[in-house]
Amino acid sequence: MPEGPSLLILKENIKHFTGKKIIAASGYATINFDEIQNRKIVSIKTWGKHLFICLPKNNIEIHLRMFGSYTINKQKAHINPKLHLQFAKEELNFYVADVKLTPNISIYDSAADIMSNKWDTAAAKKKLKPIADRMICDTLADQQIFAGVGNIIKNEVLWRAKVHPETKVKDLAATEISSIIKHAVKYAFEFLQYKIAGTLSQYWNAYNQKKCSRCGNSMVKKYTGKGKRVSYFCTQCQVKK
DNA sequence: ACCCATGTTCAGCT
DNA sequence: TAGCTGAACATGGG
Repeated sequence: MPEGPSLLILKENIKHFTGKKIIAASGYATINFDEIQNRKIVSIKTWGKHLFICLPKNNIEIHLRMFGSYTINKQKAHINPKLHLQFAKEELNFYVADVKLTPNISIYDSAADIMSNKWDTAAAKKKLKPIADRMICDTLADQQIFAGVGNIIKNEVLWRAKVHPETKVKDLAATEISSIIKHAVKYAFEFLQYKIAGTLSQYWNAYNQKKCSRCGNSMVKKYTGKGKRVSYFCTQCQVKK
């Protein structure tokens, strides 16, 4: 169940495992468990929708994809963990997640992570230049440019910026691109707060909505862009150029 | 009961 | 060869 904000919550929830030793590791992940057993966790990091449990010599990289979940100090019934980490007094389980060992995570550029304090707006604009023929719905979901943006954030951001999802980047005014980027970062942190409060869906203006909360017009649901992901938009507020 | 989805990769085809 | 489609992963909520 992950977009960038949910990964920050995950990191927060498991940060107390930092400094603790993995005394046993198992699960149906296709990794060499010997490489992580008896290692101490050095730090917990995130990049976009990726989680890194950093060990002295390598990192456990976890991606929850669409259906992934985790449990702390308990186990789910009727489903085996992809990765089970046993500590002296605690345990951590990941289900239906991609799990791999990544020796060097410096390939992940924190300037591209919308929730990182290293986020770089100018760098994102630069990356958009050569792909100006692509639709904004695709580029906003591009993890190399906006790591952490998922389909909910995409829809909410375009609604806030009053931009039609199928607009090509080259047809957007510079002010619109700035607005989209500003809203992406801003909404991601709002998403985080709503998610923590358990009120996320109450504050959706576009995603899963029938009516535009700005003008009352019907929202359109359409599979858009190369990615063919669902977009919800108001044809009155978000006019295609 | 069935459909759909906060995601991504990859095989296989044109 | 580039680009597209569908499959795969496999869960859970409406």
